[in-house]
Amino acid sequence: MTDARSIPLSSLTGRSATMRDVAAVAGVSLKTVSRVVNQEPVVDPRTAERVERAIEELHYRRNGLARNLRKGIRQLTVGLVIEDLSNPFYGTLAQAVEDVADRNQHAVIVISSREDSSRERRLVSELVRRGVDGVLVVPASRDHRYMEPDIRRGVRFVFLDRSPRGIDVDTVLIDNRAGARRGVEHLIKHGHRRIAFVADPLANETSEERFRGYRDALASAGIAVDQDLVRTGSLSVESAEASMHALLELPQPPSAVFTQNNRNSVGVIRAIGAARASIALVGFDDFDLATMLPVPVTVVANDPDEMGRRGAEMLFERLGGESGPSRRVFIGTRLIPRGSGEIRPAGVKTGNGP
Amino acid sequence: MTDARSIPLSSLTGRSATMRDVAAVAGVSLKTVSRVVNQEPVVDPRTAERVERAIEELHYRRNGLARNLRKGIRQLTVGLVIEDLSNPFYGTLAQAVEDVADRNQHAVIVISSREDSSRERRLVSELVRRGVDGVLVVPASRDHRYMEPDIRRGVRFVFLDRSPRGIDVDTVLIDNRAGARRGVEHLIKHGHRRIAFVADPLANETSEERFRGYRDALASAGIAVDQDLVRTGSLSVESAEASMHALLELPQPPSAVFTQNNRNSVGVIRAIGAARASIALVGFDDFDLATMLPVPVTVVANDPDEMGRRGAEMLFERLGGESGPSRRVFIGTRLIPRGSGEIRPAGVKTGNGP
DNA sequence: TTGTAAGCGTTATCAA
DNA sequence: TTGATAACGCTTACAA
Repeated sequence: MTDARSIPLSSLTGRSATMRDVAAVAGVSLKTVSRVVNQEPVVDPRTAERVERAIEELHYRRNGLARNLRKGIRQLTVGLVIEDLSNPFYGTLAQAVEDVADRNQHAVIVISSREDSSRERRLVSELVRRGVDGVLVVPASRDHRYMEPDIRRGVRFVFLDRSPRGIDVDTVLIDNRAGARRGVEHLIKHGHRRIAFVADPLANETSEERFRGYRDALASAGIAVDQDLVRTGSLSVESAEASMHALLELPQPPSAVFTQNNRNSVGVIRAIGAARASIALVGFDDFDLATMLPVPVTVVANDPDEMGRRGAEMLFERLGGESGPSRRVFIGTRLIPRGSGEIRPAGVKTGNGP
Repeated sequence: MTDARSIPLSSLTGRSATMRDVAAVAGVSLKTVSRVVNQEPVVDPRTAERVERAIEELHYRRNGLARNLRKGIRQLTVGLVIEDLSNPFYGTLAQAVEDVADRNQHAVIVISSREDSSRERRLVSELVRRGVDGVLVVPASRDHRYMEPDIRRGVRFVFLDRSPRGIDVDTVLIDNRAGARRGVEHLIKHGHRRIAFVADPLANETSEERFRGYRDALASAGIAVDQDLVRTGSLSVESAEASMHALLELPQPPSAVFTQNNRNSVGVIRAIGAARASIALVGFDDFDLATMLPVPVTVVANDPDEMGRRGAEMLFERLGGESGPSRRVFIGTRLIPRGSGEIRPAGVKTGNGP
């Protein structure tokens, strides 16, 4: 028997209409509705017409879940958790992930953590609840053991840009420490000894590693770290700008700055420009317009595209059955001298150090 | 009866394990497996232990589809089709969409069309097959009737940045024509009469509208369009740069340029910089570093964030049951004078215009 | 051309 | 503490 008689129109308020409801209203069987919705050509046009009207009347929408469930379709979806899509670094990374996913017939759910670790936890478990096959994460949190149960349930994780802690999964990293060291050494080579460091809070692994590189470079040149010159805590262009302004107002301002990412670079450039100061600058991360500023910006460039691509490839290898031990891939950096990093200290005493 | 005896381990190769399979291996009922997976605290630890082992052994993964179906949850997913995530304009737009979606408990599947209309068609139907509740589209194609069947099936569409053709759906538009007109008028006001137009191919509605605005401004100033000064067809920074180089080598080069988007602006700036020319520039679309170039760039700024936000809000209103006639929302533009648009024509006759 | 019945993999109900 | 059984909304056999 059909439910034709048992579902009065009025009962539909609240929940959304199903094929059953449509069938009841149109006075046909559920299967006929299915045929119409799927454009199977066997249906009598007049029957189809009645069904169409009922669909309209009830605002019927097909439930894709039920459909795919019956069809035995796997989700073919991966998650990507990043900080903020409006940052071109992550935009480029996301685009690369999407390219690889598309080639593997997968869709990408992109989710932004806003650098909030509790939000990250919530979002990751959301993704898993949705049944994604794998997740690419640029982690905001510092302890990732919460992913353990999901991993045991078969969800694959790949970490990007920052290392996993407490779990053992594939990771793509930038050699942040070496890159930063190289950038700062470049400044030292050009005669600087008072070199400031403008960065995100060190709570962040990337920032930390780049700070280590900064210290490495200073240490091997016999320069002591001057805490006045270290400004960490810039989470926006504006705060980086403020940090730089503060540096310029020091009794003994720096002659050079190393910035920890493109956001910080932009802020610092603004401040230097506004103060019409001549300060050398090397920034981590390349950015589109670095070449056409008054003084083109010397950068330590990394490759978000390559990072996304390699990460996604590793994920799909895992989803394809690869089961070896977890891997760590390093994406190289390169120093691109463009002018700002080659400015020499303002006509002062060269050879200040020991 | 349970299927305990009827499913030998070996039969599991191929399809992925279900709760039934786990139950069979652990020698418990399906419901008990469900309890363990969902961490319901009532299960005997030893039973749970056995189940956990079976889960591990079979690489069991919960099927999110079935779960949500049973729970009466819809997909809670929307699609976003854009051109290219690595373009900050779309990155910002996507971030805004994600914010609104998140507030509405929805996830966003982001997909890039690469400005390819057949790819767009394929991707949209992919999204619909996946059962997304709605789709936000920045269309690459010029005829959207192919979405009609999906609309009838209840999938909601919202168009962004470009108008739908052949279907009637909610749309968020930038007033491209008025914005471009205003930008070009700004140049005319500063004494220019030879104003070039550097743009994407006009096959694109945005480009077309901005070209109309360009012509509007010239027409109302009594200036004829000089085809030599119209360069459409730049799909990359490099090609825009080449276009500008070509313009500079004309017997009578332009004294000003209006660029149709940020990509074109960047290319044109590079060419002007390389040639050390003094050419006025107003660009459509703001970009991060526009303020800190040698000559800060005057732009007609639109607001991708606002566009994504309004579009997503409209989509969720529809998903929430709103069923009025389709709406067209316009996002305003504003002219931001920064320097490059206020350069006057090189030492020539001022007061050239009517 | 139309309809009946079974089943996709889960969770909810209720009984044991 | 555990389990049998019925949903969830749809598609697929197979009849009628």
